[in-house]
Amino acid sequence: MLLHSFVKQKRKAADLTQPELAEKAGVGLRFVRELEQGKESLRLDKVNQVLKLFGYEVGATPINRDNL
Amino acid sequence: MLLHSFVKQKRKAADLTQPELAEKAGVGLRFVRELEQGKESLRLDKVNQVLKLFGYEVGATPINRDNL
DNA sequence: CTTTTTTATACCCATTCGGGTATAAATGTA
DNA sequence: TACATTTATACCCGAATGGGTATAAAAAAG
Repeated sequence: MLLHSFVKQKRKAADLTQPELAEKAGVGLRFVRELEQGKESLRLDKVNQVLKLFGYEVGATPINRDNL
Repeated sequence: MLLHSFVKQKRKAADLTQPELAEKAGVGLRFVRELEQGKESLRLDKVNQVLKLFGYEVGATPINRDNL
């Protein structure tokens, strides 16, 4: 599961809008947008702030993971 | 496994020095240092450049992962 | 179709990353 | 101890993130 798809999916599952997620995570709205759009050059700590809301964090995962 | 520990472990397992890893990954030496020291505010794309060398990439992992 | 809600793009700008280099500290070895 | 290798810290600076806001586009609801 790609990171940006993961976030978008979790956000929808929690029935949150992007502004709501941004506020809960303590990041800017623009950041949430760029994250869900798959921007690569984001800061790790900001990504973690978002993932933490869903009980996740950034980690190393094997590359050829099958998309599920 | 924390990200910075993971990188350091993989690098040692590959018998590489920090300068060697930096060159292979196409990032600066300072970046490798800060990564292995657990600096939080690093850029995702740079981290991926390093992880890719070991067949890994950044992804979302459950938080309470037991350290192995 | 109209209205509302949600998402996406553009601008300005302070903050900070990341590279390079130099230097110091630490680790390992003879 | 002395020497070599590896790792860590400090400085300067260009480049890019991220926040905020405003606006436009898209999607959903009526």
